[in-house]
Amino acid sequence: MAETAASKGDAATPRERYRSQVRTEIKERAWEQIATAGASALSLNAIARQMGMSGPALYRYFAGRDDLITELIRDGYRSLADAFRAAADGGADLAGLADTLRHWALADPQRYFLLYGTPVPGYHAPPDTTAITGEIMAVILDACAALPAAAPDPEDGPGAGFDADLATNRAWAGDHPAPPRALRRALGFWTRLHGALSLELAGHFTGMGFDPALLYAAELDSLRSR
Amino acid sequence: MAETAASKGDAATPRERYRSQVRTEIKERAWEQIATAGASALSLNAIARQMGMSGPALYRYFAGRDDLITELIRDGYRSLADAFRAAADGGADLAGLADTLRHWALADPQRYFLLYGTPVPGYHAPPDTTAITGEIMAVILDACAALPAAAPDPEDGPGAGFDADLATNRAWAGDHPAPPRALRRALGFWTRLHGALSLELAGHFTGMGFDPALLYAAELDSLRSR
DNA sequence: CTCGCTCGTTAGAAGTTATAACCCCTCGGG
DNA sequence: CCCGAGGGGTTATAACTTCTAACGAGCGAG
Repeated sequence: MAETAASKGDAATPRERYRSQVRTEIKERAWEQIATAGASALSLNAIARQMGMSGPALYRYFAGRDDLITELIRDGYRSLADAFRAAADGGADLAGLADTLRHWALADPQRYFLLYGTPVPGYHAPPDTTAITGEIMAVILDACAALPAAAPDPEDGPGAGFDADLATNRAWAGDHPAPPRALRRALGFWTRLHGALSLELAGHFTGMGFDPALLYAAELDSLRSR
Repeated sequence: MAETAASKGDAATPRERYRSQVRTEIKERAWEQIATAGASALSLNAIARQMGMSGPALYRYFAGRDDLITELIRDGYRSLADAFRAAADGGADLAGLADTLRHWALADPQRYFLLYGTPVPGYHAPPDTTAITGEIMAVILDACAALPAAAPDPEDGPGAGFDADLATNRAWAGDHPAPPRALRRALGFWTRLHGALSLELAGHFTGMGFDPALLYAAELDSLRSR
């Protein structure tokens, strides 16, 4: 029964080649639909119609709507991880990573929200996506460790307490040798930029007048000192 | 034809009393459904079934699904604004506001995401919700203005550039007399806490080990200095 | 007391996801 | 070269959804 194979990259048999080709076309249509109408409006029927085939044919390629979305989420993380890695390989520092993140998000806001937006209560990410997020976090941690050390903050402030927590709970950083302070900066990179970016993408700043890019830059700069 | 009235609070005629009573019960069921299955799974039919009446009867009370959701969003903002105002009236400072925000969000994560989560591409908030968000922002601005002034940051840094932008584009703050630095802190309060909170609520921290409350506290503390 | 309006009903159209059954044709092993 | 197994696509169907239309019954205002 031929190896289950499946790596879409190289296809041994012509059947598998055709199969993976159709799969990627389905996903392309899905991305178009998500970009214009959001993930909640993604319709398998509409995709099939666009591809000139009718309804249930798609179930040969994806187990269902959820399965397709899961695949799209995986591809989304993969895309972001690749962008980060390419930037890092190009010599980007933390500011460069912030830039690539913003451009990556602005290029397709709904893709960003598919990864970091409202969660579906029932949904649980498949274990292999956490591997990709770990890859992303590793790049951020590298950039944070390369930054000059920040001024120490008060001995008994909330920052110190959080550092102590991070000193013991650092499994999420893999075996990265960054000090707790760098771990905290990496988390700050994530949460602060996500805060500014997601509110901008969601349109909560429209009509307020100020430049979201400046706010983003200021938030990024805030990581330098703390 | 009796005044259009409608203020659900006091009902003149028994008909209007009954009507607003049914409306609020519909919204209660809707909130339950949203809390358990998310806003995208909200079903008018299911609500009608739960209330013992069949399908299209709900269209007497709401123009459609979107209209109901819009109403829920309005109520959500109203709820948050009331919580903030109550905290401020109780003498809460910026840290107190952060606490009420976190508890309000943790009490019903899907309600938080309904307001600040993934936006629906077509949807535009009705103008009266911006009035409520302005009310919320006013409370935050008051707390920010009451805080001791932070240390000045570098003359030509991103912070200074953003302050200059805020000095001219401050219409969103209404006629609040806060200096640009306080405006920036208010935006930081919003974006940084939203960043930490939304990622926590979305479950992106689960399995990472550290305590999200400590991260939240550290982010709040970061506003003191910058 | 009566007429009108509101409320709730059922029926139906146009969507959706998803399963089942069927058919054709390609592809690969003999 | 041939032929059968299975992959790919089809239609039919079920069970949903939102939402419109037409109809009946009862409450309440005048």
